Amino acid sequence: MTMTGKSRGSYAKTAGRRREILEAGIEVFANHGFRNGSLREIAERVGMSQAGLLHHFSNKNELLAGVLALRDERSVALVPIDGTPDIETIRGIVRVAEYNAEFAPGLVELHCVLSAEATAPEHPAHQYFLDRYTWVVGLMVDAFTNVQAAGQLVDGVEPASAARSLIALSDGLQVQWLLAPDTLDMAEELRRYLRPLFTIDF
Amino acid sequence: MTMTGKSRGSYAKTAGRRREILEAGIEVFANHGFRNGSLREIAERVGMSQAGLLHHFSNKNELLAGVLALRDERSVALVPIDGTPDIETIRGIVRVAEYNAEFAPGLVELHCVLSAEATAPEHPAHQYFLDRYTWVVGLMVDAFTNVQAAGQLVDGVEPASAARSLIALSDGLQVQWLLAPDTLDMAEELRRYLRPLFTIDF
DNA sequence: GTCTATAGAGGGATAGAC
DNA sequence: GTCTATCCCTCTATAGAC
Repeated sequence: MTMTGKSRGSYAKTAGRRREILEAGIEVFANHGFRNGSLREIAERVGMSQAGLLHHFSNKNELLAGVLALRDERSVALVPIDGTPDIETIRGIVRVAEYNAEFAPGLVELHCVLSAEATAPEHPAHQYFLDRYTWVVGLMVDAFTNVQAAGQLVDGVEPASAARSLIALSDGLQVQWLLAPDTLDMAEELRRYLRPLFTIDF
Repeated sequence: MTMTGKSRGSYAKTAGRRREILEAGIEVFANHGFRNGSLREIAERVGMSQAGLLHHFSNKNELLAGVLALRDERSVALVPIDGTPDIETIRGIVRVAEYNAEFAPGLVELHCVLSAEATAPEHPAHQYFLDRYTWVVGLMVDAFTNVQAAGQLVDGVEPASAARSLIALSDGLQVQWLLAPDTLDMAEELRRYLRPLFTIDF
């Protein structure tokens, strides 16, 4: 530890401030989208000026990148990504839905609003979402394929289709849940979709 | 027919102009969302000034209402809504997916972007989407229920869940399709979801 | 029915003081 | 590290000429 007390103190403070800004960014971008969410509103939520915020992130796009990175960090924690993808990996998707509905509705809103906005090719998060869907669908394809190899997949179920549809279902349920949270249980609907696909208990 | 030639002529012209504006509105709101899509861009596309456009729609929200009404008019044509909802009604959803992918990608984009944006309670289209989901999910619940009464639904399938998930799946597939259209066939994935639910051919 | 001009609000980013 | 002040841009909506 060669840092001076002074610089260590200010680094910690800065890292904490960055984190606060990112948290506020998640909320604001979730509410208004990226293009319509303003730096001023984010700054207000952490009690600083818009110019002050831009000391931590040099522009709006950079802040978006930070927000997306933080969001990834959290979501991925509930899906096992080390080792061979299998039925536990698929259960991970259900776990994320369960967790998000209960503890992180802001992340649901953020994903829903930004993924739609970012279908436009010139959107700053377009490539991010392309990569993300490639990754997560690919992960699920591997999981279903391995489940099939273990003889635990019902005949006629295509790993590629099941994977894609599981992710699509998860996304689509989010819209209806955000519109009327009390009328539906996302995790339960996902389980209902998945149960008939396996020869073993899910 | 008591109209003069003159007024008839100008009415027709106005109606045509309104329609052109709505078409352009679909494109622009699809690309940029409602809050971020500008009247100027819409006006430019039909070759008029922004102030000229506001002669036909007195403000931006009114234009949005017109756009949503036009969109409804088109989508509903492919789903039979008169008579008792049944398996044909469910086939209607697949038909819409098929039609939209081929002939109306703009409507897919519009739905995707606006429905996400409108999950915010203060969004001008919030109530519209609440009503729309209530209606379309309800229609599908009725359809599945009647299929069940006819003994054509596989045991254990819940009409309410199947209905909700069918709509969710359709919405979620749209996001992935907009991001990478060549990698997936929305109608085919819907059929793959539906086929195992019925005791008869789908 | 369409235009130009403009009011009035709000956005992102920069300069410079402290 | 944070602020105020400011620049310059874009937006919706209105006023008034043609």
